[in-house]
Amino acid sequence: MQENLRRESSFGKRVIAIVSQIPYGMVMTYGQIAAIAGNARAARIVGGIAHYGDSKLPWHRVVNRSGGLASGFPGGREYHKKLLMSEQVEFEIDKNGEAVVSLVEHLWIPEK
DNA sequence: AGTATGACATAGC
DNA sequence: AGCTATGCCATAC
Repeated sequence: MQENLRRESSFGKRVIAIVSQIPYGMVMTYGQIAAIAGNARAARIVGGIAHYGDSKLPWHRVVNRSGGLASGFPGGREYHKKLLMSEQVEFEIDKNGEAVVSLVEHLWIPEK
């Protein structure tokens, strides 16, 4: 019970709560999660929790500001892309030629 | 116990 | 318009 709550402070708990509530076929950006959690500048923390404190949260539904997955993901971006494609998430090609999630269609906003 | 790095983002120059 | 600098919390060493 509390063992999975006492790992982080209120910010981390909020991040975990938000990420764990991302519905199927939806994605969120680190910055948005951080902003909702209370610190728009703490986007790194979201990633930090993801890397170290990750438990069972759908981090594959969490993307960076570009709409693509951040670096360091297990399996690489192609695995991530395949994963989201399995959830019927649509991808778009940005100017850099990189596959990014169509945030306009798949960006999920909690409380809404 | 203190320092360093990190799955990012925003502002400033 | 592109690069540098700073902010944030948590985990690792």
